[in-house]
Amino acid sequence: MSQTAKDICLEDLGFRILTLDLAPGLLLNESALAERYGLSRTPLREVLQRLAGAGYITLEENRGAKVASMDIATLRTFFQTAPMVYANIARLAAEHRTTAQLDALGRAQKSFVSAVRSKDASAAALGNHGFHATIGEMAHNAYLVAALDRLLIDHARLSATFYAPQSREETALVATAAEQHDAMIAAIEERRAEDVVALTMDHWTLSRDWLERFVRPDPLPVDLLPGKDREDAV
Amino acid sequence: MSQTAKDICLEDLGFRILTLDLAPGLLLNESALAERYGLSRTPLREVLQRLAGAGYITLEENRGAKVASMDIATLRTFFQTAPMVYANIARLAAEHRTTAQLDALGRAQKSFVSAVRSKDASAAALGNHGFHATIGEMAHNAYLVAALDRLLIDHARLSATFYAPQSREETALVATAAEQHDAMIAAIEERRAEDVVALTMDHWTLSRDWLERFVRPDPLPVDLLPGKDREDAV
DNA sequence: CGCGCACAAAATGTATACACAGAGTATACA
DNA sequence: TGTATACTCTGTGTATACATTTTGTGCGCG
Repeated sequence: MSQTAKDICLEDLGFRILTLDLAPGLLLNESALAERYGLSRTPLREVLQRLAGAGYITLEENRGAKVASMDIATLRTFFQTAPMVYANIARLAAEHRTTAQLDALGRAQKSFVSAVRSKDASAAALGNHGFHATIGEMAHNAYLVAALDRLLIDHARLSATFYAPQSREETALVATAAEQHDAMIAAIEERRAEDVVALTMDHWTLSRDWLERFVRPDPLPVDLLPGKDREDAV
Repeated sequence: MSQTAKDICLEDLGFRILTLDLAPGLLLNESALAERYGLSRTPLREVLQRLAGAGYITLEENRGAKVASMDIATLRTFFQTAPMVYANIARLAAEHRTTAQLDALGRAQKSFVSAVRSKDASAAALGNHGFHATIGEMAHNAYLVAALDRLLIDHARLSATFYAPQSREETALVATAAEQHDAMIAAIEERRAEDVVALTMDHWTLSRDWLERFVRPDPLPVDLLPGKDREDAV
C-alpha cells in the first residue's frame, strides 16, 4: 500500500510538469533523475514511458525525453477542444457518479480551497487539476478521459499564474471558481445533468477569459519610449 | 530507417491485438514474447509500456500485461462516444488536411480495397484502421486523437468478422463502406467540411447497424430441441 | 473431506555492466 | 580562415544477473 520510490517519482515528475517547475520543452536526463529519486535507470525509464503515454512528455529515439511543448498550435487546439470535452464529461459524470466518487470529489475540492486560502499557487493548481480529474473518473468513459487528461495537463500549465492572484479582482475570480466547484458538486450529487453542463460552461468561460488575457495581455502603450530608443525595439 | 526488432515487435503485437489474434483479457508473458521477437526483456517491457499508453493493453503491478478487455461496459461506452468523436475529427480533418496526408489517405484506401478484394479479413480490418487513423492525423488535434485512437482499437476488434463477409448482403455492405471511403477522400480534398461530417455519420451508421446485429444476433429458434436434451443446455 | 499453512516454481521488478549512437570539438588540410 | 574529418565524450539502448512478489502445489491438521 505504501508508495514505492517509483510511485513517488511518477507523481513528483507529474506534479513538477503540471506546475511548470519543469518547463515545456525541457530535456530530461535519465541518470540525473534516477539518482535524484533513488532508482536505477531501468525503472526510471518505465516511469518516463508512462508519462509519455499520458501525454506529459514526449520520447524521441536516442534523444531522450522532453517535457511536452506548449507552442501556439497547441494553444489553438486547446481552446478549440476543451469546451466540448469538458461539457460531455460533465454530463456523463452527472449520470454515472458513484457515492464513493462524490466523496473523493468533495475531498479534492477541500484541498483545493485550503491551498487557495494558504496562497500556495502550485498546490492550488494541483488541487484544481485533481478536482477535474475526479470528475473525469466519474464519467466512466475511457475514450473521452484520454482526451480530458491531456487537456487538463495543458490547462494546469496555462493556469500556473492564475492561482497566485495579484490584484483584488483576480482574487475574486479565484473565489468565484471555487464557488462554481461547489455548485458543480451539488448538481452532480443530484444528477442534474443539464445544470452540470451549464455550470461547467460557466466555469470554462471564466477560465478562458482569464487565460486569454494572459496569453494576449494588454499591449504596452505605444508612444511611451523616446524616438531614439525605438530602433532597438525592432 | 530500417525497422528494428523492437519496432517489429510493437507493430506486430498491435496488429495481433487489433485482429483478435490476441484475445481481449489474454495475459502476456514477458519472457515468451521476448524470445519470440528476439529481444531481451528490458526493451520488450518498454514495448508493453507503450502499448499500455496507447490503450492496447493494461498493466498491473506485479501481475503482468493483459490485452485490453472488451466487456459490456466498454461496448456501451464505445457506441455512446464514437459518433461524436468521429464527427469532430472528420470536420477538423477537412479543415486541416495537407496534400501529403491526402496522399497517405489514398494509399491507405488502396491497401484497404486490395485486402478486401483478396478476401484477407485481417488485412482489411487493419487497412480500415489505417484509413481512419490517417484521418485522425489530418485533424491535427492531439487531444481528440487520443480518444480516437482508443476508439479505433475497439472498432477494429469489433469489426473482426465484418471483413470476412459470409452472405451476398454482407459483401455489398463492405463494398458500400469502401465507396464511402472514396467519397470521404474527395470531400476532404475539397475541404467540404459539412459533407465530410455527413459522410462520416453515414459510414458510422452502416458500421453500427452491422455491429449491433453482431453483438445481438438473431436468437436461435426456441422449440427446436427435443425435451429430453433441454436439461443439458441450462 | 475441507481448510490452512509452508514451500517451491514461475513470473515480474530492479540493478549494473556494456554496446551503440549523436553532438561537440579539435585538428589537419585546402 | 573556412571546411571537412576523425575523435572524444555524453547519454541513450540492451543484455544479463539478481531480488522480490505472486501463485500453484502438497502436506498436515482439524
